[in-house]
Amino acid sequence: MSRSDPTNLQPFVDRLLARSVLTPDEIQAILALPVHPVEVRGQTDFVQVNEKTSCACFIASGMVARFGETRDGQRQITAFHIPGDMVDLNSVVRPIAVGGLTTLCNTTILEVPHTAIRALAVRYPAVAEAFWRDTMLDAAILMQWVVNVGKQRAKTRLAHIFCEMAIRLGGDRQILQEYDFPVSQERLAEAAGMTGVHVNRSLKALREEGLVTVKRYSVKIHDWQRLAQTGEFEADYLVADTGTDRRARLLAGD
Amino acid sequence: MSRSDPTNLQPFVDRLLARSVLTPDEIQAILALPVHPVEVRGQTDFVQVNEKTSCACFIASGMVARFGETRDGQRQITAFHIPGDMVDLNSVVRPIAVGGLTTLCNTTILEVPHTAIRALAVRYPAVAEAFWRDTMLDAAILMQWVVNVGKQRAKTRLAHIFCEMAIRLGGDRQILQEYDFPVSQERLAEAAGMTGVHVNRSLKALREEGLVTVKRYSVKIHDWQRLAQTGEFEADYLVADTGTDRRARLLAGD
DNA sequence: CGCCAGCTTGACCGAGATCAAATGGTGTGG
DNA sequence: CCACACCATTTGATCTCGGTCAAGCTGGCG
Repeated sequence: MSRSDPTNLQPFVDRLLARSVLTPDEIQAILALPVHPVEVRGQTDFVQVNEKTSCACFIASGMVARFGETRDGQRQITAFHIPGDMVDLNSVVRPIAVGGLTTLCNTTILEVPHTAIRALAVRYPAVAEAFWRDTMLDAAILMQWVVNVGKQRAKTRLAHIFCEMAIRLGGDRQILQEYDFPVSQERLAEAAGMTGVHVNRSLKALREEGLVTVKRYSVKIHDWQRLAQTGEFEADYLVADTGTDRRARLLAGD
Repeated sequence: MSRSDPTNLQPFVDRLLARSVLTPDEIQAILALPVHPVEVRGQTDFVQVNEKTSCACFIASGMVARFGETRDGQRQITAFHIPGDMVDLNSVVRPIAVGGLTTLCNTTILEVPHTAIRALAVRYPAVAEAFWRDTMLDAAILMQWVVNVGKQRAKTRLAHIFCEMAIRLGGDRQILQEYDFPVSQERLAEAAGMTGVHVNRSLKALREEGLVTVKRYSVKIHDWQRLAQTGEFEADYLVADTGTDRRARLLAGD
């Protein structure tokens, strides 16, 4: 069936439907978007900073990080992207990439040409609206990321990231107590705005406090309550408008 | 004339036209949006964190900061908004405010109801597109902010902020060597993710190096080259697509 | 078996935080 | 026009979290 076809955009539609209302016509049109599957090995930069892109990247499987760079080449990861995410959807209206993209593990990407997405957005304003809303959730996550990196201490920053991923990987609904997370400590450091060494020490502390165990390829949460407490994690910004009654559609006719 | 009327949205149109192509009809429709002028005194929170909003806020004059909060009430400023900005345009598709809004000085705001903006976006897809593009520029600035706060040291963070504001206040075109900036050192600290005391010392260093002089209500840049160097400031993310030839319109008919 | 990347640990350092006090500017009331 | 209050700025002294440097350790893989 279509849902298990790895080159199918059904998961993207599911993602959109969690927050927007779309008609069967519109859904069909999205599923009919031309896609070009690409396999990318782990640790590969596939979009450079300031590169002009010509397609959006849907993540069918694997995991991707968006990052910025300082002059001396240090990286700051600004977002993790998981299967179901349409990365660079923003590039449809603003083709200059904000930051680069790199794979955290072997990843299957479905490239979708801007031209096709644009044609779709023109024909179906409600789809354009759903796209806009989707990019706004990314922006909300990003704002929280600034607060996390700017004002929290090491353990809090890390705990926050593990909480955020537990929610997002759980489909915004269930909280995954255990999940795959192919991120090295060095990468975690780039995300949290600290050094690898200190990530290591902080993870050790979190482990010894019985909150969470992090290995190279997995996260196991032992005490969600206290982890969320430590990470000052409020899920509101991620889930506040995902309820069915809260889904929105500006256009008349529902 | 309309341009000098403080309750007119012409500056908003100008802002949009710098990046998007709009027809005279569409421009007229934007200018016809109902606005409700509000005077807000400085240092006033006028949107709370997680508040559900029902209108967007155009800044006619003054200055506004968006912020997030930690549990103990510390604030992290995630964006400065200047005259001409339509703050919370994102709230049209996602009414839960991402962070609160506070005034940095006496500010004149024109409230525009979501309902009116929605009606406009439905009727004119190209306007919706321009709105989306505008919010994406905010997101790009935000991403840069994460890099700045996460990976740079004190002087660099501050220098970056002064460079960014010099460009933005200069209308993305000229670089203002001197501008009003009604931001206390304490607020600057909240933006840069550091303490007021250290902001003070860092400003002193920047001043003694002959880069920039910052007072309570103004910034005076003495050496743009070296300030940009110190701030690791690349204006690309702000101006890359403002050139006339780069303005975009997805819809056919240009 | 031996290599190499990533993880772990230790010792030391330093940027920036914290605490505390003095200074300076500005608006208000006498 | 001065006195005072209030705030932001400035400066000093001290502390600490996290950075830096360096050395093992571990485990997957050719």
